Amino acid sequence: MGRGRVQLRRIENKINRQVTFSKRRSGLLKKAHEISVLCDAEVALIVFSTKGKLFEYSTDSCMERILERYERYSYAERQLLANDTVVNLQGSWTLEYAKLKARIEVLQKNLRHYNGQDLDSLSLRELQNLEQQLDSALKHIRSRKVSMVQSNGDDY
Amino acid sequence: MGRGRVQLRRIENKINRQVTFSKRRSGLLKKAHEISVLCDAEVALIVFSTKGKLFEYSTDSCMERILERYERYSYAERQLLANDTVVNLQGSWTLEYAKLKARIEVLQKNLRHYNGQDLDSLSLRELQNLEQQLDSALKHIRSRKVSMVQSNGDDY
DNA sequence: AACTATTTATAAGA
DNA sequence: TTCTTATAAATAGTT
Repeated sequence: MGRGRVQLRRIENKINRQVTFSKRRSGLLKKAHEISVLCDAEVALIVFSTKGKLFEYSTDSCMERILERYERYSYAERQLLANDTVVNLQGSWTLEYAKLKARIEVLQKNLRHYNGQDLDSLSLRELQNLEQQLDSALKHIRSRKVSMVQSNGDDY
Repeated sequence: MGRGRVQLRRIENKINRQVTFSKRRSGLLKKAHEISVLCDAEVALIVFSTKGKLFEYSTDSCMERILERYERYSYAERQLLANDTVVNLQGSWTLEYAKLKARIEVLQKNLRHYNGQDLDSLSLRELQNLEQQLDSALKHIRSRKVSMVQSNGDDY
């Protein structure tokens, strides 16, 4: 992309390196944003310059959430690869922590489903189950409403 | 970069979105690698697809080190913004742990309500809200079912 | 910081 | 998915 072919190796000239860094950095951040929007992906991009300056991009400006998701994800992978080799020096805190985070994600996903969101990931069978559960829940709720009105609301 | 101009918004067609994701993902990873080598920068790139699959690049294959560097770097910044709310990943585990447990309890309670359980603790107004939400959710679910049947289940 | 000649990325089509 | 190709976009070298 430019007047000469690029050799994939460190640019020795300091000025050129800095200029190229600046140009390519903005290109990279732009493309990270584009794929995030176009493809509905979650992207986290961290760039430290040689000098140690930080540049970053994250979908929805939520770097921490993405990094936590990454930690959970790669945790699960590590578990699959080496079930017994990983023992953290801080004891089992990281394990417990990851478990809780995973649990929260499952719960949140369930809640979204109960709210009628995120349905694309469900099969027809799962949708039918969900429908039945919500139908049943609605019956309970309406029945509870009736009993509250009958007792004249004096419980509250 | 192609036969048509690109509008920066979510690609609605699922197939196109996936193809574009695949192409742009490889482009993005390549460029991340290039800037890393050419400009001697440290880069971490994390991409989750819509479906939740992980793709990543990191300079010298050392994601964890870069993320830790990021945490250290942004830690200082966050301290300035909110002295008492932010806890580092290596920081106060018990506090974080307790927070997560509390969050799980809230989520579980919500789920029980969405299931029509534990309704005694709700006021009439809350019951009415819940009923409305479930009604709305059921509409979404039924509409999703219809569209799945129409598309002959070929998404799956 | 702007300007272009080129290379590169990629959208659409097969 | 993979390949091909026309075109848009990025950018290396220059001013």
